[in-house]
Amino acid sequence: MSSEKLKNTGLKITNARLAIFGVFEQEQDKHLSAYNIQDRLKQTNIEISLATIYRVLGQFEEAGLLQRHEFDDDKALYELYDGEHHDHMICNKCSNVIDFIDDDINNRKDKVLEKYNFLMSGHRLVLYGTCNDCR
Amino acid sequence: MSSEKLKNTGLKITNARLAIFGVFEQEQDKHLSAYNIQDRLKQTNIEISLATIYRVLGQFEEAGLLQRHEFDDDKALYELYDGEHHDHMICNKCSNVIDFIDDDINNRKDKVLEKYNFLMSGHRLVLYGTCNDCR
DNA sequence: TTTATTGCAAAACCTTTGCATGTAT
DNA sequence: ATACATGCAAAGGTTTTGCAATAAA
Repeated sequence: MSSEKLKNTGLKITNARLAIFGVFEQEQDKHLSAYNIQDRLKQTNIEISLATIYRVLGQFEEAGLLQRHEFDDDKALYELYDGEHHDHMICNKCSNVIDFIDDDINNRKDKVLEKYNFLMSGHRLVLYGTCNDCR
Repeated sequence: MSSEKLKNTGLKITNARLAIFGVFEQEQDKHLSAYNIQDRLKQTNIEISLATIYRVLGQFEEAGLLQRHEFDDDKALYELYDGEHHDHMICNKCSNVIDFIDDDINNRKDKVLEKYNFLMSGHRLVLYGTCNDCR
């Protein structure tokens, strides 16, 4: 339940927060910009200002509920954080973002890290191209 | 020589274009924002408007002279395009961007692409962490 | 001379912030 | 009652664009 997860963050349970979190739970597109979220909410006759949406997204990210991504255009997209790292494929045609898990990447990276004496804290892998539906 | 490469693009050879391309050739930091470039040019008493810099960067990218990256903050960085793909490590402390070549990544990606029937046209891998100098 | 390029100022776009009002605890 | 959330309007930063002046071919 949304309210459970929200309660654990220490943030107050407000209509805005419930509504915004709700958008992510109703699993359509999973990668959403602030504007996307406002748009979705309007369709349910819920009006929330962008200022609040941006503030709440930031709080949710800090709380570990959401993950923030910046892909190619310069707007941030958010998605639910599921606890394990996954990577992304982005379709040039339909702009869809597809998650995938890459089991092998950690081993490969280690070689690079060692060579450069780089202490890695995170990584981002994005594949660009044409998705199954658009081929 | 700069002018050779520029000539091949079909773009007119102007002072602005020579100066901007020149900045990338004098190999210090290799990853530069529009503002960085303007700043560097000022140090040589060359004044070029940001409007022009943005336009030229776009043209150079289209011509294949430069590659555009958007890492974490929301400003674009450009670097010379050398014809072969390389990936990036970004240091949290000094913000330096380090290029590296990952020989194995192609094999890894193929599995994923096959599974999702995704036709890849490009990819981006960024490792975040602490670089050798900052450890 | 023709066409492309430049600078300026204004605008577009995404995101953040100050402040006064409203709401959860 | 207190502390936190919200909306509005304004402002921030990066990038784009219309237009008149300028320079390359």
